[in-house]
Amino acid sequence: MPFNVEKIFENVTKKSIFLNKSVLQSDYTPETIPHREQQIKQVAKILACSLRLEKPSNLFIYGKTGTGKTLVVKYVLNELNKKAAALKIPLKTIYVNCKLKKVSDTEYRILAELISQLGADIPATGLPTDVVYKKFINIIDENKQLIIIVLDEIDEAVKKIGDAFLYNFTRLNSEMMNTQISFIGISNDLTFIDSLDPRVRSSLSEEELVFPPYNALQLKDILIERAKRSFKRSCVSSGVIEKIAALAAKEHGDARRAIDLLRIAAELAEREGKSKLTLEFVDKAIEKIERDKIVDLVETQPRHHQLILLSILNFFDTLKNKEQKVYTGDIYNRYYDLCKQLKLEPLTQRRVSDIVAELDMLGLINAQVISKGRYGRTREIKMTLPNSLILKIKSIIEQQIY
DNA sequence: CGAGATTCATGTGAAGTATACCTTTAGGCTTAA
DNA sequence: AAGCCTAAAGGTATACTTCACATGAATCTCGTA
Repeated sequence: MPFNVEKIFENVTKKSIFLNKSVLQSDYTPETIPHREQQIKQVAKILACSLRLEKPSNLFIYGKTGTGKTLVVKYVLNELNKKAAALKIPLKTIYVNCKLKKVSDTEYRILAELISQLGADIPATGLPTDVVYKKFINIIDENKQLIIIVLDEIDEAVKKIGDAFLYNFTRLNSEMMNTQISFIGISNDLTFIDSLDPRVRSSLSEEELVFPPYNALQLKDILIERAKRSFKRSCVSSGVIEKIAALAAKEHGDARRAIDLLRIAAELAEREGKSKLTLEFVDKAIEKIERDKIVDLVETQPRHHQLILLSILNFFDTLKNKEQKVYTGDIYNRYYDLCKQLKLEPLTQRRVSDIVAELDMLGLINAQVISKGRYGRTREIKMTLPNSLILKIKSIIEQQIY
């Protein structure tokens, strides 16, 4: 096979279909947010009174992932900050993502994060929680001002440490002379608010806003907007965007994943040196995402699950014809030998039977209970994965074992 | 020839066990006053 | 002195084993035509 590294690099520099790839990356903040005008308006209306130095209502926002919650909030706060700066209004906004590890562990850490965003510093550990509260109040209560605190993915934090800290937060206002605080909570979990303490619930969600998933038409507009910025002119075949939008809308309505799909399809096209993103690459991208999912699944399986899967795969390898069926007993023998070979203690048949059922649930194999009459009852195992994937999975497992 | 009994190989359920993981409690230690 | 941190104790979920029984069609058995 002719192999020319120089050529690969040439392809990258010359033929790139990307104008600016970062537009399709998940941390990109677009300038416009299509089909969220309604939500932007509502959030803006609720927060607008802060420009008259009045405390806005606390706001609670729900919606599934990829519906633009974080984006809308950040956008509105950004505009608000600009306006406030122009009008010389003492307004501060703080954004905290509760899902990040360093923040979400304890109430203490959330407070510490808030304080550090305000520019002050506190020790990483050692202080009593109420002292931290006092310090927090001291910092912000020095001057007359308004503070808006955004707690993103708040459900994650509550899952870990309970809702007591939210109660403390909502009562902060009564302890301060000058400053007033508003909260904006963002949650992916639609049932989250019901699990809260009623007192917290009523004070935190004075206003509520629900972000619905995008439909196919809206996703199309979003994708077109991004595509304009990220690809060179006429690098995308007609129908590509429509196809992705339709698929994403059907499955989840998640804009982030739709954009991921677009990016992966484009990357595949580029890697093949094509100057145009055609429909076939969308299919390939879907396949790739599916493959990656399966590879990930296999990688994270416990050792014995992997060994059993490997035994099954080995069987299908020796029996060239794919339609062949294999029975639990054969698998168990192979698995048993494999364990002996690796000096591992094999699991019992009982457990293996359950694990085979689990692998079936995960869609890695197709196993059905059948009766072979005089020759007993067993699971009939069939393979559904393509050959290339089988080989890949085998090498992954073998790597992990040795 | 056919109804019913038998049989095989493993499925399935219940209950018990070991282990890791999490929560709770008690006591010592750090920090602020 | 407050109250946080650490360590031990206790509790719980998970992954597995053991024991016991269920399953269900191919096959066998045996009575009958």
